[in-house]
Amino acid sequence: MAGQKNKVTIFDVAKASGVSSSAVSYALNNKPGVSEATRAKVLKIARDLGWKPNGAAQSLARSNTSRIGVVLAREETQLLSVEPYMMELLAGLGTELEQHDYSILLRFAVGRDAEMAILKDWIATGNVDALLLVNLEMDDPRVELLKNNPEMPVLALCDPSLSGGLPVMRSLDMQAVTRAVSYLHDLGHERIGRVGGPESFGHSYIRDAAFSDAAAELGVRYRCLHADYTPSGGIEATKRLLSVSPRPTAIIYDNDVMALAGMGIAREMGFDIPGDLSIMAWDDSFMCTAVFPHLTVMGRDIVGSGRRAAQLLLKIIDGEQVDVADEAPYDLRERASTGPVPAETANR
Amino acid sequence: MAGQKNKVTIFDVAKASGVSSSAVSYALNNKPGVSEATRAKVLKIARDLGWKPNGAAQSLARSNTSRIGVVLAREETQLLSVEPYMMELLAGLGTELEQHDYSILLRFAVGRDAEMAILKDWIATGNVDALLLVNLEMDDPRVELLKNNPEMPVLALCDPSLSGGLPVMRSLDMQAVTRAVSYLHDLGHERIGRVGGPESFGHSYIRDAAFSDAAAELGVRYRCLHADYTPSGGIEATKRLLSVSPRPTAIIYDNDVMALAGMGIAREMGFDIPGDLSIMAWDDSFMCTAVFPHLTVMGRDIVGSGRRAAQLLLKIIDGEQVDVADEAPYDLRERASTGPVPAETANR
DNA sequence: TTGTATGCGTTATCAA
DNA sequence: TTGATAACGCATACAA
Repeated sequence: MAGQKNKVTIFDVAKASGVSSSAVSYALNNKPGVSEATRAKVLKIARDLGWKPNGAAQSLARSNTSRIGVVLAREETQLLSVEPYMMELLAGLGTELEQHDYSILLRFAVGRDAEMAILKDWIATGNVDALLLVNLEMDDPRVELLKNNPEMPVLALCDPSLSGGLPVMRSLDMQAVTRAVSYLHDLGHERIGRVGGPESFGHSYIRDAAFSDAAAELGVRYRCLHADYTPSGGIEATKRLLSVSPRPTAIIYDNDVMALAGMGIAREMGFDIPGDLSIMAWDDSFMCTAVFPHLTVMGRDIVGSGRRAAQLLLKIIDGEQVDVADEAPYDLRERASTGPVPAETANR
Repeated sequence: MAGQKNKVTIFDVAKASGVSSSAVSYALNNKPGVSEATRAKVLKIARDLGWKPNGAAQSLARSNTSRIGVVLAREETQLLSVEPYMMELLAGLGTELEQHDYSILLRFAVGRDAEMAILKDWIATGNVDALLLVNLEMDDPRVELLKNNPEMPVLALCDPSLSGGLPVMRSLDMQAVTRAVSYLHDLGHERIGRVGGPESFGHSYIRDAAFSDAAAELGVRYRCLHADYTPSGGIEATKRLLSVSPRPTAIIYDNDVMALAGMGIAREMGFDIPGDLSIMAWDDSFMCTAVFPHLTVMGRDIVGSGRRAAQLLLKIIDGEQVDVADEAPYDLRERASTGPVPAETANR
């Protein structure tokens, strides 16, 4: 019962125009091989008849699909709670693809095995022209799979160290980390805590190293705990960070939800934000300016990254060589949740 | 440069098996017409050769695509800030579709015209087997379009009063509104404010009416302002609601972001939550339990709704009649942001 | 410039 | 039970 009310084919158009189907095809695709007169006539008749190309037939003949594949993997239990990021990325990707008549083919996998099965299916069936790989982990099996199938265009969103040579768009986490740490250091903070995302995630790992380096560079004491992006994870980690003495005077969270939860529990524990404790989050969202005090964040143009990814993918599909591209850099969005360390409370 | 390393076709399988291509097709599709012996042989050889059906060819021959189309419309300026809802819905939809080898074909439109163009394209090209319509507005042109193209299966997520007879899955907003109002009334609240979503949205309108009715029923004073789902919108509306005398003792927000922002500004204004003012939000998210006090919400199983929508769509594709289906009901998730009205502050 | 013929990979019809 | 063969709708090499 599929769609397709429109049973008008190029043969119908050809008959109505008094020319052959190939002439119609040339005319409709703006290719040489027909006179301007017949082209115009064919175009008019095609429009009058309401002709539109059949997608499947076009795909079969051209052997391309005008679709980019994205698999979102959920864990068994719950949604990967990076939704605001993912949605913005998809929006940027989709908006840019729209300019080129490309679509996003989206699938949800429960578990890594299911994700691999989908990717293998796409490689074999040719249901997408290219793949966007997100949320890469260390030694990710997807990298191996796509290196073994070099004919499938792909772009990975991760650090080049994780992609095994696949084309990559990387986020500039390193310099952002340096910026964040020196910002807090400039405010007088000498003990900084961090609540990172799951250790298996590639970007958690990358940030781990960058934070250690930046802190060492500036002589800042740095302690990191890993959590799972959820409120309870953020609360637990915050409690632990604040229970040691001397406690950190600033905490950076890998996402907004944990930052919000951390700020909340810190207040419940009697800390004033930012008087006693400065709070920073990674990645911006509506949430960050909905809460009081507004959260200082390291933000970036995620929608823009999605658009850039689309452009890169189209290039790769075109056969252009892409190795490593950069996202737009992060910028520090200073708001009310961070401030200088008051001398008298610093060692409380 | 499209994918398709696997140039193994059914002809290759046929040759290797020593049978004809049609026999192979029957065998692979579990259809009668071949003996069990040859079926088994063909299946084995197909697997050994790594054969997978070509998607485009299959679509063309079967004239179906195994894809459900979803268009997300963004306004000119910014993302529609219902992202957490949308992402969960897509996750449910996609997870269920996965069981039936269906995918989501996702496109992002900027503006309603672009969205209409995409839908028309899909109807003509047959690039999807069915459509899911979300975020319906009053007198939505999409309804008209799909009524004029009854051969395209469709499910709308809205109140039946908005769908013009198209198959619908409706959310049970009416009873949820009644529940919310009576919950607050039972706590002693006699003046309730509300910050709704944009008036053009169908569900805003539905809730408007339901709130008015429920408030009148219980003799509760009710005042509603409409905002745009953003923090600043929530803040502005909250200020206005609290600036009149006597002020409401409870405010219900149509989304979590506005509730968070409203709670924040109310505190800045000196109100204790929930001592002086009770706050409730519509739809649950991580945000609601990340903030202190945790937000009392009217929640629902959005992922489940997505799954249900998938099941309905597959039914509709199968030619089954679907008129009006219900989402799972909302449930009141009582947390710390709501409480009784202290007599002495009630008229402050 | 135009038309004919064939390929794309499956599914489905119809003889054998 | 089998195996040619014709759709499916479009693109294109080749011949006219």
